[in-house]
Amino acid sequence: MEYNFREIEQKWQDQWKQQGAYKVSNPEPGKTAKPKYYVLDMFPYPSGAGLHVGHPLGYIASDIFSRYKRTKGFNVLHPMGYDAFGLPAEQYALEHGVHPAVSTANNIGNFRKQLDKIGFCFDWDRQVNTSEEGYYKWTQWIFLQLFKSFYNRKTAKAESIDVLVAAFEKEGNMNHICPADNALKFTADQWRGMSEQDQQDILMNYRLSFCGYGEVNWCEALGTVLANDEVVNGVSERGGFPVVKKKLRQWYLRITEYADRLLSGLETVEFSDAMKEMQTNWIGKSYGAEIDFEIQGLAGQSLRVYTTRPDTIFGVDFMVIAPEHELVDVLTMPEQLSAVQEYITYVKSRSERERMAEKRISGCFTGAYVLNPFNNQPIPVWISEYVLAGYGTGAIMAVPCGDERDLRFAKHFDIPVTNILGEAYNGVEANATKDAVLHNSYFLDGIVMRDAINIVLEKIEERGIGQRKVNYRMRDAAFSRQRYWGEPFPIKWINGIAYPLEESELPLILPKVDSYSAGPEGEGPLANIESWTSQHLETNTMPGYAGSSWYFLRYMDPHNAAEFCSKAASDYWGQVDLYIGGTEHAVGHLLYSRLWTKVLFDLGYISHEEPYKRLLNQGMIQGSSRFVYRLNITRDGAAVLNNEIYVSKGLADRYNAEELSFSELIAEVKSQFAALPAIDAGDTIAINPIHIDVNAVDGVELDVEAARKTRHNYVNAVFILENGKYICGAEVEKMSKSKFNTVNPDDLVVKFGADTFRMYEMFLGPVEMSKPWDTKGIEGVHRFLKKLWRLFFDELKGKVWVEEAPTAAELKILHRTIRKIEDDNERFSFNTAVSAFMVCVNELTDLKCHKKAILADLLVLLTPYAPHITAELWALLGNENILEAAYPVFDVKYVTESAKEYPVSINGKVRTNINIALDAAQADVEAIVLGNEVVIKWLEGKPHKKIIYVKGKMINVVV
RNA sequence: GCGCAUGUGGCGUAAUUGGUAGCCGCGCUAGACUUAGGAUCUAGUGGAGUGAUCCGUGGGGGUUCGAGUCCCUCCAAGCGCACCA
Repeated sequence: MEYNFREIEQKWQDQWKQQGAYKVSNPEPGKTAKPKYYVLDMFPYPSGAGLHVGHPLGYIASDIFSRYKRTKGFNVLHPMGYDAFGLPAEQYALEHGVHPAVSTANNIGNFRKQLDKIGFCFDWDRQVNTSEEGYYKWTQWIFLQLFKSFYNRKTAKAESIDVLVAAFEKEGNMNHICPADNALKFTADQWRGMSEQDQQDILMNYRLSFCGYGEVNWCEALGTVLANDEVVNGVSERGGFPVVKKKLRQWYLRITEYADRLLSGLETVEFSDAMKEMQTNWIGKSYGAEIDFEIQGLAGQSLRVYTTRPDTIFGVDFMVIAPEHELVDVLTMPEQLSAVQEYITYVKSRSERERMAEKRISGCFTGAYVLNPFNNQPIPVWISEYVLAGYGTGAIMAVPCGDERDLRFAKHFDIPVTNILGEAYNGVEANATKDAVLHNSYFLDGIVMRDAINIVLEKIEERGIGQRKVNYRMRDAAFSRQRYWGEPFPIKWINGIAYPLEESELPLILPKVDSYSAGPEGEGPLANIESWTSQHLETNTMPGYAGSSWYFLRYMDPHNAAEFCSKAASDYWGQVDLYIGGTEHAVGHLLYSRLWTKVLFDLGYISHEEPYKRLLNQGMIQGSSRFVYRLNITRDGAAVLNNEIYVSKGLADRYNAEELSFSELIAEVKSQFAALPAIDAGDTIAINPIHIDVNAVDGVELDVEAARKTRHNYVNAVFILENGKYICGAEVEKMSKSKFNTVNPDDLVVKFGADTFRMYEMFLGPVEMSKPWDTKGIEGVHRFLKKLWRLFFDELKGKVWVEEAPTAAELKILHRTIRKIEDDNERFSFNTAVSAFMVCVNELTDLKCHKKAILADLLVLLTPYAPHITAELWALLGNENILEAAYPVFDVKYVTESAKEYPVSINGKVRTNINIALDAAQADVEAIVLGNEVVIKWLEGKPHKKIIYVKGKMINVVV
């Protein structure tokens, strides 16, 4: 009997499907026999391109871990679903007229087929699809909870908007500063006297999901707005289209109110430092102060700036305001009017993208001066685009000796620089230190900057010319899209007031449309539907991240028609214990889903406020591209050759490095391709690298016949070899179809089987690490599985496994492996675990060990990695269901050495007359000096180190 | 520019976290069984040297009895952020 993986894998996949073997149930109330464990993958967007070998990496890791936890006696939730709303499906619909629901369903079908072949243990009964009514009903419902809530800064949590209304009626808004407008103040009487419209407008400024006008990232090509994290370098993340700022009516999530809790929550979760860093940077909390500078000649009027360095107040040489600053008109003096107007026109002409791409120093003097509040020195006020209107107060105090940008600006416009840093400033580079001693700073002279910060802050507050202020870089998240393929907002507009739909009216079903083109005035396709607009329904839809912000909760209770997830279910499953996915969602999805979880927690719907306890970031699998070198010979601009000629890499390199002359190259080509047309010395030759399908290349050696099948042009092409081989060039790039470097998992599964594929993906290296795909080593893993098979069956002899009792040596191999695999699994070191399996099987093979007692335990260790072959062998040993098998317990006595005596050498040489000084840590070792030798005696049953110290010198123990 | 992580044989990687560097696999070399093998098995495989030995973890320096691991510095390629005052 040989290892027929195709038959075996098909058989077990069918059987498990039929049995519903991976079905996970929520425990009956009061019955919680098993502890729970929740392993989650970031669910995929079902794109039309299908899976490549990079996608399943994280899924395989999570699958192994889930199966492992199951053998450890946990009730494991390991679901999968689809993030099915989104732009690409709609773009496809625009181009091909296929309804997004149809193309999405097709893509999901493909994904599912591919995933099934790899043998995952997902409980498909719990599958979610964010574009299904039964799912998005609850996305809409949660949106309404946000809409009906505000963030109570007094209690630091979300509360019902009714609480706010009650407070307004009793005492106005004195206890609830308006997050959208600090200056808004009203009394209870004023509130009661307002029209409904005015009251609703005010409430909108408090709601956690709210509608307002604001500068948004408008992408004309996509016809919609984008969230900040969907814009990269001034162009859209999807498609790379230009993005401009535009004022539009938009829905937002008031995520800024949660900035602090999103920050502090990071301390309670196990994310990588890099991930925490990215989120922290995105939130961008900074501590500083707002300071008012009186405008010279305009008593009572002042310019307010934001600074994190009030200690540098005497180093302020000029002020800079953003071109959009509201005081531009007030500050512009008549003699500067035309210059300022010209500058503002210039700034407006520059797109966001230009501003990002070339950061040139530009600006204009307003003619106005403000007064330094501490010494009344006049300070000139400038306008420049390097100050952003949207951050702080849109105005800064510039301290050129301490800030590089300020210094560049000062130098460019010849503004004199005051040095408050003494020797710490060299006149060439700004120094942003906080540790220098202040100079030229009046009452601060001689004080270290770090300490001066507080002194200045206190003076400022004492004199009432400013106050401490915390700022965040993060903005409220744009939450509407002018597109079709998303969740409709459950909102009706009547007389300019947004009314939420009743829960009984949900789901608000996305209607069918005839065309996906944009509606009037920047509105989405829904604005073209008469039956929709006549009901005054909101025409925007929700962005892609809406459905993915809470899907981990739906998995817990996927079929609940009455709630998004029952409290009993979310209390049982709790946090996601292990979340696996890529880093690309660091600031988008991860931040939004943390926000939604916190709101649901505040409102009492769930009992935990951080969704993910532990996050594991899988590395990206890059493509390893291969190139062939095309010979282009032209005469007077026209191609000389009818055939396409490709030369091997060595020839191309040598020619390009001028080690090979024109005529030598032609001679080489001619020797292999006699039909080469005559070449003139005056012809020009170019050798161009061209991507070739990696699947036609073995390492770097091209399989010429396989290559001919990959592209039409290659059928009659001529390949010029070196040493009888065609060698390709290689380069690591992103995996993509256009670079012909994608490797399809289906092909590998057909050739080697799912078990081999799974183990090989893990064997490649640590899951967290990015690496280029290389299929070369897969045979080694496949050989391992065949070797394992031969421990049970021999091609000639048939069954070779026996019932005999194992020897101590065999038990030692087994128990060491049990411990090693457990350690490796627990720390997600799946690559070293695969190595350990290979060592184990090699050793058992060497010992000719075919004993059932050993082999059965080994199968249980291995089943998370290679579920099919282990199930088959387990059944052949006469055992019941391997999915129910428990992880074996290792016996310490086989793992560690038992009491034994070892001769000892010091640094490789045997020493005499040694005084032994044992560390406390090595107290499980006993050492005896015997003449020329030191004998080390290990006490039984404890793990040990092989090293002890003798009078400060190391002893190497030779075992 | 700032931040984060990384650098080990021909290649992917490992090293029990400061203790004999190179486990496991690929590739390569030699051999066995074969009509044949891209099947399987055996032996070898960091470099130099017949050898004992010596040299080796991107470069340089430091801490330590001892450094791939810790510290400083430089170099290289990678990811993230990018006028946030």
